[in-house]
Amino acid sequence: MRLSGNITKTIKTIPSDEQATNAKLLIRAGFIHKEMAGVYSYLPLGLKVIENIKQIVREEMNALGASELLMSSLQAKDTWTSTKRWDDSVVDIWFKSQLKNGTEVGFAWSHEEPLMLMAQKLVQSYRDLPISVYQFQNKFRNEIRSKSGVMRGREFIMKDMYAFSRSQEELDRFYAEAQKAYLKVFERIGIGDYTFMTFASGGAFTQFSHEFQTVTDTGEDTIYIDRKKRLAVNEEVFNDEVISQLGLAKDELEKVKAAEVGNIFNFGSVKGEQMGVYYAAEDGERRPIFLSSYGIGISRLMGVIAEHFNDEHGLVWPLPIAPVKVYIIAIGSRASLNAADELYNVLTEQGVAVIYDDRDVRPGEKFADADLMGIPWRVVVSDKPHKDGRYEVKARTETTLKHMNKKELLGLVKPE
RNA sequence: CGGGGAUUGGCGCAGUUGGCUAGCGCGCCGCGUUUGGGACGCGGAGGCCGGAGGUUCGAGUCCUCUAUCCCCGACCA
Repeated sequence: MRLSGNITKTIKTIPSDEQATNAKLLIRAGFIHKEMAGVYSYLPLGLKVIENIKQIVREEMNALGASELLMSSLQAKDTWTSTKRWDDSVVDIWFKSQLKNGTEVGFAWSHEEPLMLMAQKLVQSYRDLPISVYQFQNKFRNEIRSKSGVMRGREFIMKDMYAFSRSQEELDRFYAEAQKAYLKVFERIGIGDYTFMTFASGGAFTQFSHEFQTVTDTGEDTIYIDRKKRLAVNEEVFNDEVISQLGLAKDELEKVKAAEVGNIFNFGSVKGEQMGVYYAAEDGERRPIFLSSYGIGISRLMGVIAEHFNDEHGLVWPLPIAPVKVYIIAIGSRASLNAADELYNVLTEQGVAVIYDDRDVRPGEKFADADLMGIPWRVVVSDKPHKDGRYEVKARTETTLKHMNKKELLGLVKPE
């Protein structure tokens, strides 16, 4: 991407209507645009981050054998009545509207019910099972109070996966695999060290559900973490009985604030029975489908990461999800500009995502923007170091400069 | 939904006990000088002061209502 063609511009002043670090930085750097409280648009750079996160999640979900689909945002009232979740007194975050003829519709805040109804049509036999599907979808939740920038929005991007199993055992196996996949996702994204699988309330279905909580002061949850065992307990279920049940020791637990980036549920056969979704088993019997669901807050992840990885100069994206890997700055004579052009073309051809700051502005502004945007590698092409065919390379996370030739640079930044 | 704070060009802000043509910085446009950490000079454009109503000779400023935003709390299968 040539920066001269980018619609966004960085700003020096912090928007007064944002308090949260993630929103301040993401807006200053031109990654997001606020539409209203709790509703943000993703600008080109922010979208890249979102897409990068999605791609990692996608790969891990595919590895579980799940297939991607995309469900609708508008949902029918009838879909939700069988589980009694249409009522505002039961689910108080519904956005609802009406068709011209008065028929009520809801905006998707979850897809469990619609997905089950879909399964009712598509899954009839044990031969069709087990099966799992997932999507990246905008969810709408009419939060009484949205807060913390993109971390608690009224419209946000979520990955939700649903697995249909023939039995509790089969569900449990998938559930365990999904747990591993989740940990891998967070590891790959760059927050593995700060993200803990957390025991939380299972609601009406099981004793526990599992949350994936990333430690951050901006988080809304309080959890107790065991750093060695890489496990945590949500405050909502934290008591002596639970601690001993989980084989944890109270004096080894550390109380921290955290943000829930993922949450997985084991519904057993409850949903299948409620909604009448059955399959024909091998012995000819009719049995309810076992359901489990698996969420990851994609846009919230971007916020959590922005919240966690930043310094006084701006954002510091982990390499795997950075909008681009390299930020090229040209300084000096026409020859340097030509060399920068050439480098941009080479990197682009090699599949390296790169921002080329070709704007006619002073170097200081380019340095500042490279830092603010949090791009992992900064490559300066100037008259001085480039004379011998070498570029000046600096990592966002370091202060030292390295000089390397084109081959060395490609080795550094090219995707494996 | 309770409590607190806020709303003045694209962004950040100032605006005195109500007073004359509403200012400043950033950004933007033009010209020139600059060019390794957000340069400088000169000249410009851009605002019915969130909205509605009221008090007054006169309202950005006072009163009422309302909308929106932020924070704390409650809430968050």
